[in-house]
Amino acid sequence: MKKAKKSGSDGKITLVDVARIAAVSPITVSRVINQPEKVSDAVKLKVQKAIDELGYIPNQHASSLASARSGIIGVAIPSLSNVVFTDVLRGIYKVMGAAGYKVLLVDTHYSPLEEEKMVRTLLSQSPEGLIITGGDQTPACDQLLRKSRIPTVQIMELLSNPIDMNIGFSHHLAGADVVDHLLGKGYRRIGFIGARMDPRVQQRIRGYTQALSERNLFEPSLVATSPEPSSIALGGALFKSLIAANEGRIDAVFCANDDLALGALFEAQRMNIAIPKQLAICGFNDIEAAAFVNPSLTSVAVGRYEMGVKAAELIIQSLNQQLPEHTQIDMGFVIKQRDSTNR
Amino acid sequence: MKKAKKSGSDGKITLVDVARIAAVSPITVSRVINQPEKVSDAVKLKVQKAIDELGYIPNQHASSLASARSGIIGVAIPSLSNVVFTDVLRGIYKVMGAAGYKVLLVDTHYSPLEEEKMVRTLLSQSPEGLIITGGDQTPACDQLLRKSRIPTVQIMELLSNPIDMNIGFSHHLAGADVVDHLLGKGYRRIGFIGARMDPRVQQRIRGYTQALSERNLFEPSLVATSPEPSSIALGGALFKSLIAANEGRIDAVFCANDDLALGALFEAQRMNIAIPKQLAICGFNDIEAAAFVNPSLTSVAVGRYEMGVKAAELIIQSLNQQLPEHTQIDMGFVIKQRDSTNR
DNA sequence: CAAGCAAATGATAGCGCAATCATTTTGATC
DNA sequence: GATCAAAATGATTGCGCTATCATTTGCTTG
Repeated sequence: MKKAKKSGSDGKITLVDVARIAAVSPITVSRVINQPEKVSDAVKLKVQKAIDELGYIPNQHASSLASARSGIIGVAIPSLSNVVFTDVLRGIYKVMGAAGYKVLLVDTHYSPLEEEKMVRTLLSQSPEGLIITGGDQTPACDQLLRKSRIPTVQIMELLSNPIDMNIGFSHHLAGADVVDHLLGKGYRRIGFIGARMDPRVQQRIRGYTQALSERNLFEPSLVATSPEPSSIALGGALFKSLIAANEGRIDAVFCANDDLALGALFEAQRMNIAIPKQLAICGFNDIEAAAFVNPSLTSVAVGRYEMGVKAAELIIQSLNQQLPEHTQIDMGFVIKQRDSTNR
Repeated sequence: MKKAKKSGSDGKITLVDVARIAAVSPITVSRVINQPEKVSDAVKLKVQKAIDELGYIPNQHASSLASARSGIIGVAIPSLSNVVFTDVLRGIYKVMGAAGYKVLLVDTHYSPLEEEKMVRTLLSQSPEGLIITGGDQTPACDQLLRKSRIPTVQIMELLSNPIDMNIGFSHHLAGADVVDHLLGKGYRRIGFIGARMDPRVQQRIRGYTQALSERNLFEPSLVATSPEPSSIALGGALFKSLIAANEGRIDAVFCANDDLALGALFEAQRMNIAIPKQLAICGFNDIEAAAFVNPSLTSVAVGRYEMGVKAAELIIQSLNQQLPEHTQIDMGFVIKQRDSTNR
């Protein structure tokens, strides 16, 4: 790669080129970009003109290397096709964008092994902060993160031994509360539909199981799950098999998320099962459609966007040393009672 | 920042540290990581042991700077909360992840100005490829991209003067085809509901308008739009005002997307308007719910995931010089005829 | 077993920028 | 206008890695 000593040949325009055109030193150009308040207006103008003229774009890799500041926040979520995570992401982007950080987003496909690989990728970018989903890391990944000393927020659920910061809510409690709600409405034989069975769904199902067991209302046949990803179609299928397995002796279905719940609801309509008279359906996540479908769908609402916002703010506060270590925040949840469980 | 000459003091472990422990030269460690086939098995093992022992994580910024290869693909989409874009994104992640590229994702909020800012951010990361949405760039942004000589794919729509590569479909044609479909089913007074009014929605509405005008069936009162983001709620509201403005003399509604269509459908149910007998509703994008809602919703299906896959593949092929310049791909679309337009 | 070549390994230099410290210029003050 | 502090600007160096080219080692072959 022999080339003319002072650039110009292969098109790459560097800070040195700008400096030469503006007749200042390179470090002054650097200041115009990064600390403009330290440069006189006259020089700033001159340099800016040169930058525009040359179409100079700073090389972030060189900057990161020299300054040990990357401006990157790594985010790991299990799925891009789940509105739950994209809502959180919106909150993260909102705050991080405004604060001038770039977001490097990776998709772990609900796999801790994949997650470990992705975390290595993120760490190699020298991120200034990390936001990762849940607490289901491989031991190696956990070690990696703890050793990294990078501000890290684990989101979506409450953890007993978080790596650093943690924000979420209790899925176990939510599961139990849904059962309480349904029991309060007079339903007794409450089924459960779940898919993908990630750690958070498993906590919900444990909350559900515990609440029913305490009243001697639990039976294994009340639960229908699938390892496949959630979808409306799968919700319909699981609903049908749940009804079949219980020979109709079921009067409520708690669905692990709203996609499944909509599938169950639409399937019930086709099966001419009256909702909520014959059967109640309760979802989880409170996606927009829940409030508008007929009958409207009871669901568990969580401030996902707010969780993303808060997670991002935690990172930024941590970077400014404005936080006690190991901050943990419970976002709570609210059961939005609608027609589908109101007999 | 004075410190011990050879690291060790502040925790950052570099390739030199690994080299020292493994008793090889730094460049050999680099090879073990990047070109393992060029290193003997014995040395590879020794080095790998040192890497594991030290918990070494390569510094990607240094690597990018030295090699002029970042491994980053920049992606700009207008919104994170729209399943249309997250579907495309899934396809992009699928291919790029498998090929070892990282995706730097930015959100332009449907604003060309924001987009220009974001493109500058992306360019400063020396991306090896770019995927951006549509052709509505600011002149400055357009220049920036053309001058960059970075493989770029503009997605979602077909453009007459693409920056580099282009993959999408004709929204104009789709709009006109929906009108043809509705006319074919015997509907005559066809309304339009649109929101956000981005360039693609505007093309759909032009296709709709043109198709109706050619038959002298167009009237301005048939169109209800809003600059707000699409939502089920907004779909319901626009539907109501469209019905009111036309005093019921409307027999079909073409909705710019499925969120609006679902809102219209649910609202029609509440207003006791029989779908499709009294009124047809057609959506756009064919989201999963369209097939399952009752009555099922006619919608325009596009291979979004496939578009993302293809866009990513175009970038990779372009990087391998396996492509003619300015490749353009029409993904086409299919009107999924369902009950909501079948009187 | 020496010649010849490929495979494996290493020495050197520099990617583009900012931290650090040094120097110059400006402005305030009496 | 001399003195001093503060503001503005610059020279040097190195961040951690890889491209390039040089050297060494191992291996084939007559």
